Amino acid sequence: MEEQSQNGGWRGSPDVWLNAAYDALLETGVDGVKIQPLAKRLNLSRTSFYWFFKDRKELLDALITQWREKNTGNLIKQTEAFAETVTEAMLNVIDCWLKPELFDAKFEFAIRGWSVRSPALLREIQSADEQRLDALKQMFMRFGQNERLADTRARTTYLVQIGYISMQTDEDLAVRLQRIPEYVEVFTGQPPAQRELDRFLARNQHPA
Amino acid sequence: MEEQSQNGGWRGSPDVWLNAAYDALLETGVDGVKIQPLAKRLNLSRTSFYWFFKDRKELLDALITQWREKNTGNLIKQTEAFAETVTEAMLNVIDCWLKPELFDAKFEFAIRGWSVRSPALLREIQSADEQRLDALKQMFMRFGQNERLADTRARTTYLVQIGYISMQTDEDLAVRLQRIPEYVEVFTGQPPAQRELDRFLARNQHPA
DNA sequence: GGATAAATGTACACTTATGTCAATTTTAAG
DNA sequence: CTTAAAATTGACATAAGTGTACATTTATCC
Repeated sequence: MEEQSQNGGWRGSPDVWLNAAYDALLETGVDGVKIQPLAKRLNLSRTSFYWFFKDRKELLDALITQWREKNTGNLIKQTEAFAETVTEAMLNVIDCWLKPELFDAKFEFAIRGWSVRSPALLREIQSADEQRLDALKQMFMRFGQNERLADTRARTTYLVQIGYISMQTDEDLAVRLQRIPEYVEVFTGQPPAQRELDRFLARNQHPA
Repeated sequence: MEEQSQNGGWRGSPDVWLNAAYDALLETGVDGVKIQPLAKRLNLSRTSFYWFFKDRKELLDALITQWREKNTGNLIKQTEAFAETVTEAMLNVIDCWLKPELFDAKFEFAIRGWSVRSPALLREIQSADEQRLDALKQMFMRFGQNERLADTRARTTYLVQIGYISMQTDEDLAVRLQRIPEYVEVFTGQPPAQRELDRFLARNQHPA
C-alpha cells in the first residue's frame, strides 16, 4: 500500500530512494534531502542506500537529470503547437501552467531554490530560461510582433509564470481559469476570441 | 578594514552577527546561516554569539523582521506616488526594481526560498504579496481600468518582477533600461509618453 | 588603579549527519 | 537443496553543528 513494495520482494531500489528524495526536495529544499531521514521515512536501513548510489551527490545529480528531462521540452513544444492566431497560440502555452503532466511547477521552484548554493545548477537553469524565452519570442514574431515587443511579451508571459511558482499560490482550477482571458489580453495585446476560449476550457475544465 | 572593527573596541555586537547572517542568507540560503561558520568568518569565538542572541532561532527571527520592515513599505509608497497618467504611475513603480534602496531583490529571493521550510514565514510572505498586489490594483483602478483587468494588470506587473528575482538575472542597468518602454506598454496597455520616459531616465540613469 | 559589566574564549556534552566494512539475510537459478 | 548474487543490516570512524558552564580578558566608570 504505502510504497509499491511487492514488485520483486526487495523493498529498496534506485527509484524508491529517488522518489523519496524528490518528495523531500519539494517539501523542504535540497538541505532536506539527507540519507538518514530518507531511510527513516522508507523504513530502510540508512546504509542500504549505498547499494544503489555511490554517495549523496549521485542522488542529487539524479534529481537534476530528472528535472532537466521534464520541464523545458514540453514548454517549447507548446509554443510550437498549431494556432491560427496569437491568442490561440498563447492559450496553447497556458496549457503548461494548468496541466501538471506538461510542467512540474513545484519541482521547478525547488530546483531554483537549490541553485542558490550550486553555481553549476544555476548555469543549467539559466540555459533553460534562455531556451524557453527564445521559443516564446519566436512564437510572438510568427504572429507579426516586432522583435523588441516580441521579446518583452515573451518575458512577460514567462516571468509571470515563474513569479506564480515563486509565490507558491495554491488556487483551485476555477479561480485560475477565470483570469485566463485577461491574461491573454495583457500578454498578447488583444483579447481572445470566444471560440478559442471555448476550445481551451473544453480541454482544461475536467481535472484530468 | 575587513569589518567595521574600530567602533567601540569590541568586535562583536548584535549587528555584526546579524549582518553576517544576512550575507550568509543571501549567499547560501537559510541553511547556510550557522553560528560556527559565521564565527569563523567574523574571527570570533563561536560561543561569543550567545552573548547577543539566545540561540540560532532568535537570529533567524531578526532576519525576518529586517525583511518585513524593508520591502513591502516602499513598494506600496511608489504605487501611491503622484502621477498624471497610468504610464507615469507605472514608471514610479518600476523605480523599485531599479533602486536598491527601495527594494532588496536578493533578500526577497532568499526569504522566499527559506519559506519552503517555514510555514509561519510562508504565511507572512503571502500576506505581503496580498498587500502589494492590492496596492497595484488600486493604482490601475484610479486610472480607469475595470476591476478584473486592473487585477490582472497588477498581477502581471508584480509577478514579472517576482519572476525576475527568481531567475537571478544580473543584467546591467543599460540593458534593463532599454526594455522599460515595452514593459510599460505591456503592463498598462499603452506606450509611455516621451517626456515621462525622459523624467524616468533622468532619475535612474546615474548609478546613484 | 580597582571594581564592574560587557564581551570573549575554552572545555564539555550532545546530536545528527556522512561513508566504509564485514556479516547476514533474502531471492532466484541450477 | 545448494549456491551465488542482490539487498540489507549493525558496528565503526569521522565530521560539523548546537548549546551550557565557567574562566578570562577588555573597556569604562568612579
